[in-house]
Amino acid sequence: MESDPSIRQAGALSGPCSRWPAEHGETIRQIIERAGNKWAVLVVSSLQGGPLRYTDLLHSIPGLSQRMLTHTLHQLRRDGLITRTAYPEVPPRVVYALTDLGTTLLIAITTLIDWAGTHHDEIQDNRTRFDTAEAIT
Amino acid sequence: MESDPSIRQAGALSGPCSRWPAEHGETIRQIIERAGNKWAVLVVSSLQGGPLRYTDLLHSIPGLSQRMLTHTLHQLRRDGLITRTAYPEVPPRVVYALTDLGTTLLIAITTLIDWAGTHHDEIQDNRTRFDTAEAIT
DNA sequence: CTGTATCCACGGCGATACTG
DNA sequence: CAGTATCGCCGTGGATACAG
Repeated sequence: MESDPSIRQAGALSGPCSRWPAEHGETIRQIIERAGNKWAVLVVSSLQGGPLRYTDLLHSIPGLSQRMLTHTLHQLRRDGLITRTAYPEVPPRVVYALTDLGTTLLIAITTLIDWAGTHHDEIQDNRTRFDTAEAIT
Repeated sequence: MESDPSIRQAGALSGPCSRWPAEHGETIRQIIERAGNKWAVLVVSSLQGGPLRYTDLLHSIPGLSQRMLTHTLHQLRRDGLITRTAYPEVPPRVVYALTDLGTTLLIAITTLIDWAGTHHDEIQDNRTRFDTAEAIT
């Protein structure tokens, strides 16, 4: 089993950052991190087109391991972003789908993806220039 | 469409996810991860109010170590999200500020933060319920 | 098919000490 | 003040094997 990242170093971030809504700083940070999690984002966006089965998800996301899929699904389910429906059949069939909440998150994430797409070239260019300038130094 | 070539590469994640604009998958993933990086988000949002010096940043973000601040500033600067201005004085004075690009990212990120703020309670509730149900099982 | 458990390598990150 | 360098812990996540 893997320890939940929410149990990280209690001492450090006890005080919420003053820039965000302070009351919920802790949870909000966790949510932001979830949204920044590669696998979580990929799973959610894979479910955009409709419900999918475990194996379908596994194969629709290149590089995703069973371990991480299971872990990610667990997290997302815990947050109420997706639902799990198991049919008592043989062989077993389990279907995952976005909840309404999950859908709204997807929309928010899409904003970011759009931003990334829009500024992709600019950033790529910045990096190249930065690295070049650094190499001279 | 069945894609089942030998997917055994580790870490690399060579194949972009089909759900996003494929051409830029690599970079976009990195950008998303940057946006999900705790320190990067905090630094950027700390600069929202205007330029700040190294030490100011260090003190305005609880839990942030010198190492991580330096590292994060380096990253953000490389992407062209912030600028660094050093004044040749004694003692040295260095000021960091958001670029226009950085400002647009902040706006995109703010969307996410707002989402997090809006659904904070709902998620908290979901988690509690999920953990409770699990404990019974 | 749908997971769960174990092993382990790699990297993130905090702590600390030192330089210009 | 504004970094850089080094060390060490431990979380992350891939590979693999096993179970329901």
